[in-house]
Amino acid sequence: MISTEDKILGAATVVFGRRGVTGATTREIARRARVNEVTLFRHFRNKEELLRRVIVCSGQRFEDVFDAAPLESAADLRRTVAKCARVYAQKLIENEEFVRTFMGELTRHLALCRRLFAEGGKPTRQKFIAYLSEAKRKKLIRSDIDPTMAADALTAMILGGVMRRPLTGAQYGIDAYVKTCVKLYLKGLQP
Amino acid sequence: MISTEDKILGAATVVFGRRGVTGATTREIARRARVNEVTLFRHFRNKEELLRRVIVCSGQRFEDVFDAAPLESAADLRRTVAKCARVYAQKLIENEEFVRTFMGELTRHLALCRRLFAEGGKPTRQKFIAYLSEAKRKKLIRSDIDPTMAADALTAMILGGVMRRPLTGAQYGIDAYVKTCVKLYLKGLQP
DNA sequence: TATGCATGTAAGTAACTACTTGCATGATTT
DNA sequence: AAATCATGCAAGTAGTTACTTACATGCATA
Repeated sequence: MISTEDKILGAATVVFGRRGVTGATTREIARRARVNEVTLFRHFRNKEELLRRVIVCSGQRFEDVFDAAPLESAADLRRTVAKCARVYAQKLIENEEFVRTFMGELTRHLALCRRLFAEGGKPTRQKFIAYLSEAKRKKLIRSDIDPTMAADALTAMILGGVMRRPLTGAQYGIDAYVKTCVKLYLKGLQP
Repeated sequence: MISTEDKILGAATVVFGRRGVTGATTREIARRARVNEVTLFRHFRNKEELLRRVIVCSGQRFEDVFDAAPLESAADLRRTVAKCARVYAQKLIENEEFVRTFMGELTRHLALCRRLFAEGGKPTRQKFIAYLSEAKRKKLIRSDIDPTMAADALTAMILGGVMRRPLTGAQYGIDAYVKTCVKLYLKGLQP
């Protein structure tokens, strides 16, 4: 049985994502959770605390984008980058409304969003940076590229692509786009 | 002398960007424009029409990111891509609050944002795609890459980088990031 | 001088919002 | 059987918001 608190958190995640933080009303969240609005306030002191909890919980959904992977050959690198890109794109799309809204509200809730990032994205990013650093030491990628920026470039390419997708029209699928990005990226990294 | 309408539009652009669409109040917009709130409603039927006008006007700020440029050699291509990336990054940063908010609200005002994009970003994108297509014909870039996706990959890399910047902390400057992206990208495009 | 015309001021309205209070109810535990 | 607990329901409060109405003011033009 799913707890009342979790029902509210789930509904709040959807409504915050769909309406934005100021646009989301406690009434709609409660209705979507099939719970009385008063019950919502019994579990969460106020809207801001609800938002905080939603953000903290959401960070967890971005763990495990990057698996520890072997790095003995260029083929290992290719496999790892391709998989990382695919998984990241998939997680972004699964949480598209939420991600979009919180990228939009980033500067208005900077501390909270930093916390979300520290929870989920940051460890993944560090792992990926370390992986690229090792690849650089092993001369599997070119020496004149900073691994931190290189790691960010890949994820930015996917994040930016997903976020701008509704504008460009559905000229191509996201899978094809990710594949193209990976192709470009891997070639770009070559020594 | 700057017209009242333009004063209101300018203030609205800032306030919408800073507070989000639902968070922005007509009172704050009017105060920032140093105009009475009633005057605001004399010029714009309601908040929604004001938003519409703001979006339409803002599209123009993203024209001319891409200059028609020569394409005779790989060096031409390098110069053009580098310049395009720099100019785009600069425009994004100049309008960062606005861009962030409207990427966040994209799906909530899809028709309007499409119009903004059609006004400014789309022609630029088409020119860049055409440029890459020509480069492909001239065998200056690899043949197994779709120019549309390739064009989008570059801008996504920059857009994503700028938007996520507040999270990663200021580990590196945006100039260095753009340079790295261009380096990766150009190498990735090579035949 | 007289007539518009754009703006400011004061006041108000109706709807909505986050949040509260008091009480009833049904299930679970003691 | 008694007590505790989580929840629902009805009603209300205080603040905010978009938007309106009515009137006064100053400035340019006819």
